[in-house]
Amino acid sequence: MKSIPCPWFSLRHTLESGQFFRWRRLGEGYEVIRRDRVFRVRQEGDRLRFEGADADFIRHFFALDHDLPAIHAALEGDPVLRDPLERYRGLRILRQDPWECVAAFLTSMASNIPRITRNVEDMAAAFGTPPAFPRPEQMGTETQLRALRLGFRARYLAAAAGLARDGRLDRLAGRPHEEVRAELMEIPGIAEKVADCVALFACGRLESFPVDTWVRKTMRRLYFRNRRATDLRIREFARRRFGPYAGYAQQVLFIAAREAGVRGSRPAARPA
DNA sequence: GGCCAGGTCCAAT
DNA sequence: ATTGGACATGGC
Repeated sequence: MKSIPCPWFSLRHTLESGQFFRWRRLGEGYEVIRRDRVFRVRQEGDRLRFEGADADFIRHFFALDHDLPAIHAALEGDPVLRDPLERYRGLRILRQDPWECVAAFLTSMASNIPRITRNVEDMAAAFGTPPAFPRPEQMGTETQLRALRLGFRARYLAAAAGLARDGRLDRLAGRPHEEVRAELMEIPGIAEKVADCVALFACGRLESFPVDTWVRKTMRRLYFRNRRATDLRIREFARRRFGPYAGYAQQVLFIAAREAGVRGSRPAARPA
């Protein structure tokens, strides 16, 4: 079992923040799958212990090169962000595989994290070479995907796989956010929200600020005095206010809103 | 049981 | 430019 230092890192917050779906708790740590790599990893203080991958891969995937102190410094001046930043300290935006990210977030539409996770696992089990997620050319047909209960997402997944076969998604990393968005939005089923997720989670666009239902609600409450605000206004506001690391602000707002919302919407446990 | 969920598309304002 | 309904399925 190899090990590397990991200052300013929380494996749990990073994996469990809803940006990525191919992990499961295993013993004291996690088993993680990215493309055809299956590895186990656990955190012990400021060290990461892992097997099944090499140190360069781990540093790259977990974005240990992101300058977290600078990102916190840039964001924690905002009184709204201070608490969630502290609560989820060490959460990093992963470097996901673009195709797997596209597929996961196409699956995410009008869904929820437990179901997305199930759907992604089902696709990985059904096509290609399990447990790796199927590459675009291995993806199932619309009919096969419907049989996996993907519903209306099946058509989009199948079409996206067809378009992704030429490797276009692999040429997105490092390009300007607007170009990345525009190219992704040519794929049927991808509009602004999914494009922004892929830009953020797989193309290195840390300024991307995906506006989903949780972020919309929490942004309206925290910054728009509960007024109506279009997603475009919310994104423009976020870009101005949060700057080049708006994506980090988005992820802590998302996970904070979701954890509060999920707790709050369930009846309190009745004492025995 | 009906409403709504990490949305998108299309048609009708 | 903005708004409403359809789209599948599942959880509450």
